[in-house]
Amino acid sequence: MKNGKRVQERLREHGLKVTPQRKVILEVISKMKNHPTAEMIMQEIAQVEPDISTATVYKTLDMFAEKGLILRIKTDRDVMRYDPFINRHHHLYLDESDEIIDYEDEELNRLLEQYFRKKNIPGMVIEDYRVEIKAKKER
Amino acid sequence: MKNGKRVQERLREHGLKVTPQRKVILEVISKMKNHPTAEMIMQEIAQVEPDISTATVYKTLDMFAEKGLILRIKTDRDVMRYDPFINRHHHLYLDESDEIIDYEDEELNRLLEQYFRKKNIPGMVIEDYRVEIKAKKER
DNA sequence: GTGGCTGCAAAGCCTTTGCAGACAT
DNA sequence: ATGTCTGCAAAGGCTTTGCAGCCAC
Repeated sequence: MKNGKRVQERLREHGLKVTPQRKVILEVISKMKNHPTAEMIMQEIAQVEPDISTATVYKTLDMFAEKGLILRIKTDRDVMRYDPFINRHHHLYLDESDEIIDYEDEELNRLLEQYFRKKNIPGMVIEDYRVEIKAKKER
Repeated sequence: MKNGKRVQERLREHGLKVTPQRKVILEVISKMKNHPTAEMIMQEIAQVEPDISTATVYKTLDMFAEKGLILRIKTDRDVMRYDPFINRHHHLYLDESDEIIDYEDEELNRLLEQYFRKKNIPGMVIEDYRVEIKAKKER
């Protein structure tokens, strides 16, 4: 029950009521890679607990994103995607395959952190930033 | 007819047939700021040439984006947005107001250019990159 | 001439909504 | 006890599609 517990705590820490549905949803997406769509998430859920409704999944994902448990990912074509990995990281968008790959690099993070610390954008408070990298596979 | 001519050339340069609809659409979006939605674009178009159909606008915007005349902008909530400004620049996303503001800074561009020139991502060819900055207005 | 473009209307699809009943705290 | 969450089904809204006729080249 290690996971179950962790999930429960994470919900509570983020000020969310703990319900069976939320536990399942958070547990499932936490294991998913590749920035799943709502549909992919629902498929996974169906294998654990088939009776969670579409509406609930959508509402819950929204709620999670709002509370910072997951990230909504920007796409320019696709349906919505979600990202259970909330550390600072960047995204490689592969147009050919619709993949979105996490890109982590300490050097890049440092570079940007330094840049944004000393740079001020007048009238703005910067809350977060992320590099979106358009790339294709080498062949 | 200065604009008309420029628009025509831009279409041709990008390998597109020149049609009256495309001329109007490109001319209109080239003047728009604030990363308009398809709807906003259609409203503007309606004032110049009311008989262009929705389908044509969507198809044309897609085509333009594919050929690199404009950018499709990633959003995580919103409808699709388009950006007629295709130089290297970054985006400030203001969640509170749904605004997306262009952010240009030579220093940031240099920093990233340097970084990506020396950094290799195995198996990947980097085609483009852009920083998405989440911010809010200072008050 | 002909391949590509346009317009119309309809379809498609993902996501949201409204509401009544159930549940967590 | 009560404010919140869930599930259902239906609606909503943006975008795409199919197709016939038209146009740019």
